Amino acid sequence: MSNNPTIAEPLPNDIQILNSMRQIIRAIDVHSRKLKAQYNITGPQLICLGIIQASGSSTVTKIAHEAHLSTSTVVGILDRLEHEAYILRERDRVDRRNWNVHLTDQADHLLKMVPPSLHYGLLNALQSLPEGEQEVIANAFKRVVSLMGAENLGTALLQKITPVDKSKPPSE
Amino acid sequence: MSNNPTIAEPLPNDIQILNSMRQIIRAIDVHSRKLKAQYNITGPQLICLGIIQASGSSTVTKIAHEAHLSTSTVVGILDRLEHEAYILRERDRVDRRNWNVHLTDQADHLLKMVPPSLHYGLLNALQSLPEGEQEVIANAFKRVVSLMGAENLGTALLQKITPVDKSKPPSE
DNA sequence: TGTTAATATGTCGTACACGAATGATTATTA
DNA sequence: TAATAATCATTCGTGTACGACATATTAACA
Repeated sequence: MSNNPTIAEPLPNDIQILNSMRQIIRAIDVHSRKLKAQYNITGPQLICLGIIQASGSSTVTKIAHEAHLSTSTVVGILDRLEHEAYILRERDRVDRRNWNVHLTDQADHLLKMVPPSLHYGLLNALQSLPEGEQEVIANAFKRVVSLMGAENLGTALLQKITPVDKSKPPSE
Repeated sequence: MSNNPTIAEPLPNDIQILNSMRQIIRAIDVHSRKLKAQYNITGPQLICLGIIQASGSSTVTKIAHEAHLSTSTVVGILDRLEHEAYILRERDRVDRRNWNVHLTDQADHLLKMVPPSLHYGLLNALQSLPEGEQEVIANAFKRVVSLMGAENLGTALLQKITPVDKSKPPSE
């Protein structure tokens, strides 16, 4: 072990990035626990609620894609949301394999109380940065995502626009 | 609230960054599971082994600080490592509250078989980037860590000296 | 028609990851 | 010395997060 009491050369960039990642992951977790203590809802639960709200109604698979989670993970999250009466599951009449997930009034009320900017305090901080800097950061993250091959990891359906999709008429 | 239904305009930078984060978190998890399948060891376990190796011997609290994890998390990881005979726990004779954790020969052997660059395939990719680009990415991540307040989240022992700026915007 | 494949959801076991509470040990202080 | 505080590791309960597998349903096909 190189003990150097005089100077400590900075760690290599790649190690620093890995280090930052672990800190970010931890910060997200800590924030989620604060949300849980304050609103009795966690970060992932809030993300899922937001996705359902944006779509009006969604299914397990779609939510998993948008949230970058596996379906089994989403099932657990939805179970808890259902238990807290934030969502309703209704079987699709056309394709009975699908379960359409809706928000309850209670969930709508909650989402008004917990503004999106609260999901992560980070959003506020980011928005206060000059546009150029935001872009630099966003590009850096996207490059890392690309370098990790995280794009091909199961979900590229995120684009919210989805101009046309005639192959499968949405139920609503 | 500006609704612009004309073009599929890219998502705001902050949302994109959050999105990237979720993808990165997932990629790290997926990679850990591949390691588990191939070497019967997970990413967090490898991180802890590396920390112990770098120090020759460490304690639960120290490992938790360096790995940006809570002590209770590290205890669980060490339990599994001990069960696999990768570490030994020995009570400190001077301060019997501490448990010194050592690597076994088996762990040394493992760490040779699993080179550090395999921890995350990311490392290889990063190292192939030009130095300047690495730095841009590292700085972007560090800024986000700072914006999230993740530095003050339980472990500031890691940074050695790093004569960076002391101008820390007082957010509290 | 029936058989097989594909899809959607759910169950199960494993491994993090955390805070709160507990017990053991050491340090501090009255 | 005795009471108290601080520290360290551990246990416990909750909530992700995953893949493998099981079940139900639909689609594709012979």
